[in-house]
Amino acid sequence: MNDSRPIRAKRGTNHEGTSAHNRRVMIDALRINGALSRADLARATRLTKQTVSNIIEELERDGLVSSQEAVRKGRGQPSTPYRLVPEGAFAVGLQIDRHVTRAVAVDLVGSVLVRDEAGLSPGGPSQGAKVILDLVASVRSKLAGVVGQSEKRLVGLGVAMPGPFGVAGSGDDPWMMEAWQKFPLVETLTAGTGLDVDLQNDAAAAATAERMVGAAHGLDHAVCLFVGYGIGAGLILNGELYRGANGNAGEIGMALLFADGKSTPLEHRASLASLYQHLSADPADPDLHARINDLALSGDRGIDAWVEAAAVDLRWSIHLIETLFDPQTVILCGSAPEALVNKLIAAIGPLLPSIAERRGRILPRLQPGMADPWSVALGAAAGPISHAFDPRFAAILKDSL
Amino acid sequence: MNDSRPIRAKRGTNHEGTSAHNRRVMIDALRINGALSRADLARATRLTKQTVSNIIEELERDGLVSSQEAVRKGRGQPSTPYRLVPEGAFAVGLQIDRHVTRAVAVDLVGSVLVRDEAGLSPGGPSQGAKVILDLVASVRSKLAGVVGQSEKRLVGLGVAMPGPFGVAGSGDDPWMMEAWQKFPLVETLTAGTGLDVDLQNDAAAAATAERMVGAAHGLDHAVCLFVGYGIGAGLILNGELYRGANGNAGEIGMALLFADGKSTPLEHRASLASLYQHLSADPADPDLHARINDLALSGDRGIDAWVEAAAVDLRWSIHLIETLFDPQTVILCGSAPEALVNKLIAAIGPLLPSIAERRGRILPRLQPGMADPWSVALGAAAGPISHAFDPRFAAILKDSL
DNA sequence: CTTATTAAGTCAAATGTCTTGACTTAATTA
DNA sequence: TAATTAAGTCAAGACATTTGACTTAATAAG
Repeated sequence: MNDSRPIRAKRGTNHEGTSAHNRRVMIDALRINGALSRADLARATRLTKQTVSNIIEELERDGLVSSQEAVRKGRGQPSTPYRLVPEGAFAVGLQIDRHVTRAVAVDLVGSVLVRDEAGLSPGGPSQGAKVILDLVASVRSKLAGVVGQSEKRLVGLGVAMPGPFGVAGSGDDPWMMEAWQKFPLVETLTAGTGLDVDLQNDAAAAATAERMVGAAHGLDHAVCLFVGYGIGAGLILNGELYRGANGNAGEIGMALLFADGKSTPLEHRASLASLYQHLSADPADPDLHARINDLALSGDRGIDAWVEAAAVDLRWSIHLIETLFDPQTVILCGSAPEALVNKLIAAIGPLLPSIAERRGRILPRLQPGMADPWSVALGAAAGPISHAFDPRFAAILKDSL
Repeated sequence: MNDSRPIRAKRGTNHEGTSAHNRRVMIDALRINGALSRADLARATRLTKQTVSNIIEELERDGLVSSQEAVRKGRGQPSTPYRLVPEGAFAVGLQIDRHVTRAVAVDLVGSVLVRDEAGLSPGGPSQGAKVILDLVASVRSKLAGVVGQSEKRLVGLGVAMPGPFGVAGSGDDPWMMEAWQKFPLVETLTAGTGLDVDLQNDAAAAATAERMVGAAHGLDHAVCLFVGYGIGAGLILNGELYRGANGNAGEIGMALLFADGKSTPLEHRASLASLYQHLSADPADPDLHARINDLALSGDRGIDAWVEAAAVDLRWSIHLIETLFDPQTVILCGSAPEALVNKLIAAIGPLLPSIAERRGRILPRLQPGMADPWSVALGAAAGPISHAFDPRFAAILKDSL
């Protein structure tokens, strides 16, 4: 009956795929350009005026776009610009970190409407899952308080946590949150919330956030170097987040550096974890963030020494990212205190020579991105929004989620 | 009239895009699985039997697929498998190297039908262009001799040459083929041949070849580490060659390594160029390839020393590729003599620990790929074939070339 | 002030591609 | 010999985009 080997093939598409894509293209165009008339959209997407009119009408019925006042610009009938309706969709984002978990609710344009956090006691995932589910429930009810009907327009739950995922662990590496790696988190959250759950590592989440509302807005090729408790790269390639074969692409923190005859992962040299170790600080201390900001501002010797050393590794990381990914720009972001990020950026320059030194370059090679403890949770929430509304190859194909 | 800033948007799609994609999906499925019945194709692509029938009929009319003898496999009407017709399409591939240029003609399934080469005297691009155009013309006429009607089915001219492209040059770096970088090669070849011209760097071409007929066949996430006169990585991400924002993604040869207090590009340490320098050999010597193969086989001390040193850098390169791209597998390929490649692979193992060490891994982390002086030209030719027949996001969209 | 021109947007019919459901064909199994 | 299973076809239907003519509403020109 069944032939020996399974048949491997890509999926076909049909009318639904076509119109789904065209709807996404409209939303994307409005997101990038702000507000556009039907005629503008038709020209930009190469679709006909009539098609655009049909789709816009449908999007308006669905509450995703709305018209603005007509504008007169020269001869001809005035055009009616359309814009995205922020309340058209919502998503909840969740950052699971070592000691805390943060949740936000965002709208279609990426504005944060609700934020809340909870401590993660060392009870491990099974206890932690309860805390997390309560936190999500709390954010959902607060969101409902801010905007009615939000539940109907909730497109999913995005989760960000440190990677890598599914790797044969070294057994006792405290940097890897081993217990969480083995826990069936996505299944638990799906069952516990009834929402579609989208998991990414925190660097990817940071990149997703930068693409929706930050420095990567409208860019199709950008890499976010994320410096948090760990370090990683979030990859925007061809206009989509690139995850790799197993969701671990960009885990640059695992890259081994050779110096002084031994090899060390980048993560042990240039990350907040390494800074905490350098300062003998307790990562669980809730005031640590503020204190490090103050220390950075006051020119603390310990901080400066770490910054100098980390800058060398970051400079090289950026060089490597430019060399391998050839992005339009590299964005330095993180959950580090702002003053520290500023010091880092100052210390990183000048950049190493690379293929990024092109004639006619427009964007800077390195740009600062968000450095806010909440940016990862925001990026987590941006995941489901992007999944639901951004133009993606997979979204055209049949049977794609 | 014109609004201030141009509107940026992705393109929409329509019926033509749909059917173009579905045709490509069929061809792709046949390429990967060998031969499939209409019912198999319908199941694999999630399209209906009827749609598949219509498309197969059309592909058969176009001479791209043909039916095989019906096979009985259990109850029910016997199925009629369809396969790709090799003579359904052809492409010419061109490798432009420092001292020679090679051209091949391949068919739809990637078989090389004609090969020819010519020396590139140091006269520079303007003289070289004439040699190249003559070579292409020669290959085309030989192809016409082998198969009639080939010109009608010629989908394009693929060109591979060392990158990077468009980078603000260091002025006098002999490794960069500076003069060729400035020459309007694509325009000249388009005008001189009347064909669509597709340019990629040689590592990308090697990856394209591996994907069509080599170790990356059917894989959606694979990286080819190409060791030739230079060194580079060809990236297959999400089933397509990834080129980066400027066509320079994967140029790992430009990566700077720090050791002994100074920085050196990887290309100066692990490439045939570095080997030639190590051996004080003349790269222009036509017998060099064979001689190095012999030296490698005979256990030459100089070769072995270079292999040991290069293996360290290659081991690290593979580690870095695994860490940043998270591919299903890494393929080591090149235009190096086979005996040398074998030595290198032996010397590279064991690999460094990385996120590629997963539970339930199926493919090996490192696989040997093609190591044939003609593989780059083959990959160059595979470019237009892939462009014309592989499922690609861009091919669905309107006005896409 | 009137008319021509330009551009946005709508209407209704046509087109193209996939889908649906019934049907035919041809094998194996009971 | 009849029932079952599966491949493949036929004809009608569904759906989204396209086409071309038309309406609306502004500015520019005479």
